[in-house]
Amino acid sequence: VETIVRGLRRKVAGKRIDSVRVGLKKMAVAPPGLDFATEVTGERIEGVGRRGKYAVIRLKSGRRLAVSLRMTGRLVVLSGSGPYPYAYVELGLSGGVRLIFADVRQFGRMRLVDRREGWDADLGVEPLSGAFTPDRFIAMLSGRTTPVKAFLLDQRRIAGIGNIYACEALWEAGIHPAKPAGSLLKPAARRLHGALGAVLRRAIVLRGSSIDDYVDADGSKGGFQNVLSVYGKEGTSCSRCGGEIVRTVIRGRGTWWCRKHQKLE
DNA sequence: CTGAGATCCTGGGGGC
DNA sequence: TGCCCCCAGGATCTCA
Repeated sequence: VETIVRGLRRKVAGKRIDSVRVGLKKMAVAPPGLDFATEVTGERIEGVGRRGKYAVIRLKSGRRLAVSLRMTGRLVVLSGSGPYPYAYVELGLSGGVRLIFADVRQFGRMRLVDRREGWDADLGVEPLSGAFTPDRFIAMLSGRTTPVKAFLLDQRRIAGIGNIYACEALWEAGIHPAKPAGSLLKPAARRLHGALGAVLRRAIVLRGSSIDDYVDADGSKGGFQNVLSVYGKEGTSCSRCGGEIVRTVIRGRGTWWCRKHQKLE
């Protein structure tokens, strides 16, 4: 999302939204009683930011478009007029470009948020912000019985860690994904904190992970999928210790880890 | 409040 | 080769 937002910012900031086409109603959500297309038409885009896994398009009126891409959503800027697969929301912008919101699985959402609406109140701390200190992380883990991996994916605690990055960070820190969050000793918690920052930063440098459908605002794929250590790698041997990479399911999510150096204890 | 599980979708992969 | 089944996964909902 960070990579997408950086590309979008460059391409759509300052542009006016001349037209709106909603091809699938549920993908474009407006406040109760309001029509998405009517409200958004004529707006001007001030800038583009990110909160957790949401791309946030700031509008001149003070409202925002909070976009959740889930797994297969795309935000792409095109200059031509041809069709784009699974384009369910299209914003026609000044200068003849189109901002397209496409999603084959229809899980993504583009939500118009009112000026004063606290839409992100349920989102936790940004893992790359200064507020996410090792001590704060340790305090957050305290008393939690949930598997540490499930904790990392809980957007109400930390906002922005997805399945790939949770698996990779746990591998990096040498921590078993099923270990109860509150049972991590301080050194392990510090290692995990450091690994989360390192993995996320590295992924951003490499412009994201194109496992399935992901592309940035230019339609380019990321590069992090080429440097994965565990995600999707069951049956291979660990690049650090030679142990076997296995796949289990934690809270309904595929989870990859090294049997040898990520022990439950 | 916490945690667990179902749900939404479709393309693609595996099995036969 | 072709067909069917099942699975991936983030956020949100319900339920315990």
